[in-house]
Amino acid sequence: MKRTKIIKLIKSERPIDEVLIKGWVRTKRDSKDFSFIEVNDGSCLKNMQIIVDNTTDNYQDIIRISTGSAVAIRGKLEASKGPGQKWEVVAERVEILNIAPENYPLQKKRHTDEFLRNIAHLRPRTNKYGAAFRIRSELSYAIHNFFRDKGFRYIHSPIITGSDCEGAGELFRVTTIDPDDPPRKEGKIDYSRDFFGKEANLTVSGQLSAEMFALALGDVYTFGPTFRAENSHTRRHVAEFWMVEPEMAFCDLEGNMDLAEEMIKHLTSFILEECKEDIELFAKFVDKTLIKTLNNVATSDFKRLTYASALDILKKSGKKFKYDIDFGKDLQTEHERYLTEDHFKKPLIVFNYPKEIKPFYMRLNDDNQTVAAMDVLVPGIGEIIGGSQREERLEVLENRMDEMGMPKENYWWYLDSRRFGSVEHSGFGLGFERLIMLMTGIRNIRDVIPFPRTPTAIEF
RNA sequence: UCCCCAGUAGCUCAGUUGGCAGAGCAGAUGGCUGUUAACCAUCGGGUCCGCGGUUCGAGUCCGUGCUGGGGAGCCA
Repeated sequence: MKRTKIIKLIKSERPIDEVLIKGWVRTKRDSKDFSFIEVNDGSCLKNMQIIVDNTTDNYQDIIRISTGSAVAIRGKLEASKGPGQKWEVVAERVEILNIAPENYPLQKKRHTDEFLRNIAHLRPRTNKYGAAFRIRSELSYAIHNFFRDKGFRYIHSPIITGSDCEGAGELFRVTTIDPDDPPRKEGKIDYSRDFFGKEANLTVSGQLSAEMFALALGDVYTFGPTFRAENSHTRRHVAEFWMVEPEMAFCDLEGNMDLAEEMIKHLTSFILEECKEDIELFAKFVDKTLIKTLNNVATSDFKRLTYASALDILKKSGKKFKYDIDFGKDLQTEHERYLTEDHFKKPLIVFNYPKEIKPFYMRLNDDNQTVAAMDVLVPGIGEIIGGSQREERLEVLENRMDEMGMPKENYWWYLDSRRFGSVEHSGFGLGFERLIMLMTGIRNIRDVIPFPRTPTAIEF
């Protein structure tokens, strides 16, 4: 007999004579004549209540079942005689697949996130983390679907790169050189004898690859892991995270902002609609204002303002900030939070930043001062998207690279795209984990990724 | 890299002015006719993060190290 998943049984319209469920015991309550066992199989948040009579075959073993044990139960699906659940399974046979001993770390009560991070291999068995990772999976599906519906093609950009593109943070070196005995040339390590014949690193962005494909297939996106070797200790940073990077040919900054806004709204509505039960758990235990926040994101128009007018608002706010605000300085976390959480109280898009604080590939505006960059800021998270219209004019791009002292020869192929049929194009990067934080109200990025990588932490 | 906070039973935490190490949950044993983090009774359970110091006496005060968390910077 094949097992039925609990999510399916809960939705059942009528009793079923014989069902087989398999899962893990969340809790057991014994009376003199019978026991209640709550079984969860991960298919949904809810447990199935099993009722076992003391006349059942191996009842002496059954009453020894502990939280965390694995069981297979055959029985009847019947309307529950108690309140609290529609259906329950009246067991005919309880097979104990594996007993979890008394040192099973998860208990039928609340644990701290810090404790659960230390047992990251077991935490998906809790309600909160099970829900978080179901939502992560649904969101990922919704992203592919969103782009597919709009005619975007999915590009698998490389994980290992040979170019220190964009200078977006510190890089992780990829090498097969023996660290105890590296080949040397004139005292220095000779990377020409490394695996790729030159220095290689883990990618910090798929953007440059995506640009090449946008200039061939039109609208494309990447969705994959990204690596930053920054020694960051905040609740918003991890060393390995996933990023969604759409790139569109024949698209200016406004079209770029339109897509970013449409995408976030679409994904928010999708989650509100498709993950109701899991979202309600977060609304109840993690962030009481979550539903309100998500409705706000899904329905309100994102405020769009230039960097210059953002500065005006900050200066006129009368609020004391730790860091000064001046044209040419980047917005600090405190400034971003004030704008999105206090002033506008909704998502906003800040665009046209000073060129000095942005990378070389962003398109120079006619004022010669600013570039066509845009950041999407959301309450509680801060920056969730960073993007720009790309510089498509070869000469301007080369000047920018010279100004910043970049070795153009390493980017010959990137510059080629501006030599041959260059067109205006735009794109952005969306931090997938930050999106999940927004959707769930979870405040620490380490709790929305299965096995987080942070400085000095790679146990799992 | 810088700044701040924390570390006490398997887990969550209390521990007063420096004076015998505590509770709830979990576990074990027994009870209970429908429970919902079930309930009731009994029992077992400690390197008070490590090292050094002050003191008659340190979980408590001081120094130092480690680990975790938060914030800044970097950014997604």
